Amino acid sequence: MDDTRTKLLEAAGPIFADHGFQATTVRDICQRAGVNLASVNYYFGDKERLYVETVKRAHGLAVDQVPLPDWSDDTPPEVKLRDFVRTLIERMIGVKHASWQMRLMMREILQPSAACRELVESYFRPHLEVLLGILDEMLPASAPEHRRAQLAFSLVGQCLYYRVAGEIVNMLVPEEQRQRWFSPPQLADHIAQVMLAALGRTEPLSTQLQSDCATGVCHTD
Amino acid sequence: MDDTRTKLLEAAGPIFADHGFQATTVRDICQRAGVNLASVNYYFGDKERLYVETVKRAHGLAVDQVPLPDWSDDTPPEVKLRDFVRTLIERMIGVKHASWQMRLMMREILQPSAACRELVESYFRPHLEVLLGILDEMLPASAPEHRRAQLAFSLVGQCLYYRVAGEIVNMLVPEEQRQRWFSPPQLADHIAQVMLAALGRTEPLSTQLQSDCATGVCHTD
DNA sequence: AGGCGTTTAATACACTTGTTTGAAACGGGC
DNA sequence: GCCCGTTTCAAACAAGTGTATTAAACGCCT
Repeated sequence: MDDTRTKLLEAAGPIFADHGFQATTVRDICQRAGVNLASVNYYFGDKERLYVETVKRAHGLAVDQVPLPDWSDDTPPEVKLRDFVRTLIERMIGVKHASWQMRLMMREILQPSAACRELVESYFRPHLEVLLGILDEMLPASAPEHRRAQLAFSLVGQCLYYRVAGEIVNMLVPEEQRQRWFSPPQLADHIAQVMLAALGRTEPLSTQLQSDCATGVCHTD
Repeated sequence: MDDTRTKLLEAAGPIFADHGFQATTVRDICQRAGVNLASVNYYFGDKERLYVETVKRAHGLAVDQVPLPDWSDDTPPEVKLRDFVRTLIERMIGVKHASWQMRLMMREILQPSAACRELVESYFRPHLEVLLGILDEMLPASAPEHRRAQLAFSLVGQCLYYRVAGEIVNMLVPEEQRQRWFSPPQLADHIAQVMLAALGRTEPLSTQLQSDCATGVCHTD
C-alpha cells in the first residue's frame, strides 16, 4: 500500500515550499505526515529523491488545477492573449489555499536544481510555445524571433511579478486600494491591456485612461 | 581594528546570496574570510545579526554602484523612462561580477525576513516614487492612482523577470541567440519600447517590427 | 496455522550545525 | 617591563541533521 508514500508527498509539498530543500528536515515531514522517520528513506531512498518527486508532483497539480482553455479556431488572438494572462495570474496568485505548488516552483525558477531541467521542458517550454503562437497571430511575419521571445517574456514577467514580489506589493500599496483594485482578474486585465496596447491592437493606455475610467477594466467577479 | 569585521561582511555577502540564510554555514563564511570560526559571534553576536548587516550593506552597495541619473528639468519623460529601465536592468543582470547584492535582495523580496521592512522604505518606495513621477508626465490627470501603480509594476516586473528567471531564460533561448540579442541594453530598450508603445508615446510594436528591423532597437555597446 | 515478503517502528550512528569557552597573542599607556 | 583591554585561536559543547540498522508488526498466500 502506497498510502504512507503519498502521505509523505503531501506533507513534503508545503514544507519544502516554505523552507526550501536544505532548511526542511526529514523529521518535520514525517511528523506532519504522521509516519515514521525511516519512511522517507524506505520509500524514496533519500531526502533529495523525495524532493524531486515533490517538485514533479507540484508542477502536475499546478497545471491540472488551472488549465489553459482550449480555444476554438476562430477565437481572436486578443481574447486568447487575455485568457492566457488570466490563467497565468490565476496560477500565480489565485487559488490561495493550495499555492504551495507555485511557491515550490518559484524556488526552482530562482535557483534551479536537479529537478528543474525536466520542469522547463515539460512545463515552461510548452507554455512558451502557446504564447508565441498567440503573439504570431498579431505580429508581422517580419518580426524577428528574438523580439517575439522578448515580448513573451515581457508578458510572463508582469505576471510573475505579483508572485515574486507579492509581499513587497503588499507593503507598498495600502490595504484598501489593494482590496478594491488588485484582485487577480483586475491585474490580469491590466497586463493584457498593456500588451495589447503595446502591440497596437487597442487604443494606447493614456487615451484609454483619459475617458471615464469605468471603461477599460472589466470587473469579473 | 574592524578589519576582520569587514572581511566577514565581504565574505558573507556572496555566500548568503547563493545559499540563503539557513543553508550557509558560519564555517563557510569564516573560511572564505580567512578568519577564525569564533569571529562571527564575537563581532556580530550571532549568525542572524551578521545576516541583516549583510543585507543592509548589499542594498547600500547596489544603489551606489548603479545610481539613477539625475535628469535636467527639460528631459523628456520618454528618455527618463528609458534611462530608468536601463538602470534597473543594469542592476538586475549587469555588473556581472558583483551581482551578489541583487541575488541577496531577491531572496528578501521573495521571502521577506526581519531585514526587509527597512529595505522597502529606504529602497523600493523611493524608486517607485521616481517611476510614478515619470509616468505622471505621460498620463492624463484623470488616470486613477491604482492604474499608475500597476503600470509601474508592469515595468518593474519585466525587468525583474530576467533576474528571477534568468536561468530559465538560459534554458529556453539558444546560446547563440542570447549572445546576440539579450544583452542588458538590448533588453532594456525592448522593455522601454513596450511601455512607451503601450502608453502611446511611440508607434505600436507591430508596426515598428514591420519596417526593417535594424531600426527600433538601438545597440548601445 | 505457519511462513514470508512487505511495511512500520524505535533506536543508534556518524556527522554537521551554531555557539561557547578559556587560554594565548597582541598593542598601547604608565 | 608590566598591565590590561581587545582580539584571535583551537578546541569542545550541545543540539539537530540525514541515514542505517535492527527487530517487531502486518497482510496474504498455501
